[in-house]
Amino acid sequence: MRADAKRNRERIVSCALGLFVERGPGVSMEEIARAADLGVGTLYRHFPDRRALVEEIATSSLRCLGVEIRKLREQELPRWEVLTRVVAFCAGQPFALIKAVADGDSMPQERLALQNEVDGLLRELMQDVQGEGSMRDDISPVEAVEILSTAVCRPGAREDDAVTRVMLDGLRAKTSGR
Amino acid sequence: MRADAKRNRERIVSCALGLFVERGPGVSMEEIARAADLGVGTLYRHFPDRRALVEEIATSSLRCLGVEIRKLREQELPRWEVLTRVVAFCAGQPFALIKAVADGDSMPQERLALQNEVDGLLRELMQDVQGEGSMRDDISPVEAVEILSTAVCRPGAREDDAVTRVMLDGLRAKTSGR
Amino acid sequence: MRADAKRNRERIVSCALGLFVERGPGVSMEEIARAADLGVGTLYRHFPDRRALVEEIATSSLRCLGVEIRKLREQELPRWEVLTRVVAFCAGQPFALIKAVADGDSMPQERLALQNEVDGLLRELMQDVQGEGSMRDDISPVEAVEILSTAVCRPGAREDDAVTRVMLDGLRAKTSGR
Amino acid sequence: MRADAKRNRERIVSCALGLFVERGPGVSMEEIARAADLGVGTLYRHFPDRRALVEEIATSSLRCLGVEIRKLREQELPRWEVLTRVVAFCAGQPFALIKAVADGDSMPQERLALQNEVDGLLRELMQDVQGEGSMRDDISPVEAVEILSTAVCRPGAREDDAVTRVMLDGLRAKTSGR
DNA sequence: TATGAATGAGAATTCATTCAT
DNA sequence: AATGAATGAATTCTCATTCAT
Repeated sequence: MRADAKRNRERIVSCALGLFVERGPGVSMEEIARAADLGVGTLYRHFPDRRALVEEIATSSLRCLGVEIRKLREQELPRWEVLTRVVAFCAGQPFALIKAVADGDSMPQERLALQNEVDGLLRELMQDVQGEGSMRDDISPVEAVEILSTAVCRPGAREDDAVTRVMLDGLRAKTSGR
Repeated sequence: MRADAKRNRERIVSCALGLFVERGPGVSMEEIARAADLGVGTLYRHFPDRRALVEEIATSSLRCLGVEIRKLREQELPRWEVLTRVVAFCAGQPFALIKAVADGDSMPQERLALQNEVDGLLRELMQDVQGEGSMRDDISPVEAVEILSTAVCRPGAREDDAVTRVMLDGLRAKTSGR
Repeated sequence: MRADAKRNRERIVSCALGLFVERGPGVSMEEIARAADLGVGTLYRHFPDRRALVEEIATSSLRCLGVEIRKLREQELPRWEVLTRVVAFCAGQPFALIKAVADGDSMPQERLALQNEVDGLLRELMQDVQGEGSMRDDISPVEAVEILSTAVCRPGAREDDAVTRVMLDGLRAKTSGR
Repeated sequence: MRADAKRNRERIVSCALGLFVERGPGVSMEEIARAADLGVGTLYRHFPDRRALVEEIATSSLRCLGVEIRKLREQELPRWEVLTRVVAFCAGQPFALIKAVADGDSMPQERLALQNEVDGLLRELMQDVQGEGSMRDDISPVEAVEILSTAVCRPGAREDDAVTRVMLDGLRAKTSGR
């Protein structure tokens, strides 16, 4: 029964995310439940209210991103390459949507913590990239994070689209060539 | 009373825009009316429904942008400079919000036309910039438009913030130096 | 200026009646004003509220009917013939609509008086018809009035349509032949 | 809970019909819900909008009438007697109201079909009655239907009131006596 | 525990009526 | 006196959330 419940919970989260991506943040709880092939009641058993569901989606995305960054930075690669792969990972995630859905709510504790953690990881990475000399240094790590999140938080962002490429090029140290 | 009515209409539009900027697209008609210090009825006299109000905001923004682009391109300036100023103008406008608010509605005729017109103006400008040799040429004008709209359609976009600067740098022809 | 005002008032009444006939009792005051080519304000100058306008329409119709009945009964005709002509007159008036529009409001003094007066006239006529022997006498004058008003208060009532004819036949004294 | 829901649905329909009969077609959804001792939401769960509720009332009435006609015509009775009983049945139903409430809406498919079916049944019955020689034959079956529906679609119609009796008498073949 | 029916506060919209010009 | 802009109460409808089964 525990397994069942867990599977239900996961189905809810993934269906909700899917619907949000497809149809925007206005999807109703009823629709989410239907998509997960469950009654609303079950949905509410797993998530006390809409905000909790949205929160789960947002935090689990952040968690994944954190894991990914940690994994990539362990590898023996130029830091610029690591950065590139982080960007590629992000471009494949619907962060734009997640942001839109979760916005307006003043961030709750857990998400704030995660957010800070991921921001920290990214800032460190940026510092390392600058340390390596492959990123221009008239941009602070914090700004660099903002830039990349702009590139990556667009509806149909892809790692190899013009926007992402130009952003990365703009960040690249002049001496590195293009 | 014609003057009064016009003033009211303008107050509605600017209050609505303000509220949308401050609190997102979910603001209720009642709140907009209250902010404009008018009854809901008056709001509905000026705009038959919510969509019409949103439409007015979106199209009038597009119209202003069109006017601005035309004005700037008449001037005797390097095209890159013109581009820079267009970006500066856009960064001061809440296009992000306008996009968010007006999205989802299948664009009505007038807005579509305006959109196309402005897109055309921007594409032409991009071509001229490339013709002048100041923008890299492995990016199509259409992509360049997308890039700049990404830079500029962010909540607190400013012409001189890091995101905008990096985007422009990324677009700049290698030979132009940074 | 008196002439003008009178003309306006009449135009309002006739336009209102026209719209009610065409589109039912739900027509708005604004529409009525527009149809009469006047502002709502003017409409309200003539009629303090919607009910007053409706009342005017209803009472003026009743008044006309009263006049018509009095006129017809003066003539040297068999009473059955008079009855027939009254029915013909009514069938040409939108009494069905007038009833529908004015319903729900507990009848105000003036209309009540008129209603009673017309009812009285009709009852007298019925008695005369029965006195003449041309109408069956197992029906009371009051019932006869109800019957004829049923025949005549239908959306597209005409004096020579099947419903009206059958009603009259049903009222006719057996001995009169059909 | 299926049973409960069904009971609620029925309560809604009957309360709505009751209110429409009592107070006319203007009754609000809120009032209907209150009368059924339910929240508006429940009302809307059962009927997606006002029109759907009205439609249910209208079609279910038509359906009952259809069933009744079929039942009566199976019986070994003079056709005139069948007609009389159909009229009696109708006089007990608030068809006048149903008509008023459902009018204006361009009839949807289902109701149109039912309407045609019932009209067909009535026309056949009229033909049979004429075949039997008990109804005058200078009136077409279609007209006869209109006549009876006039008799029966009045606010307080009763099978034995003067209007109904006179209508039937008017329809009766001369030779049948009264 | 899962279900989906019920709830009701809140959003959009309409329209009779008032009022400034 | 005429106009039509402004008002806001009332109405329809939606959807997050609760609760009986």
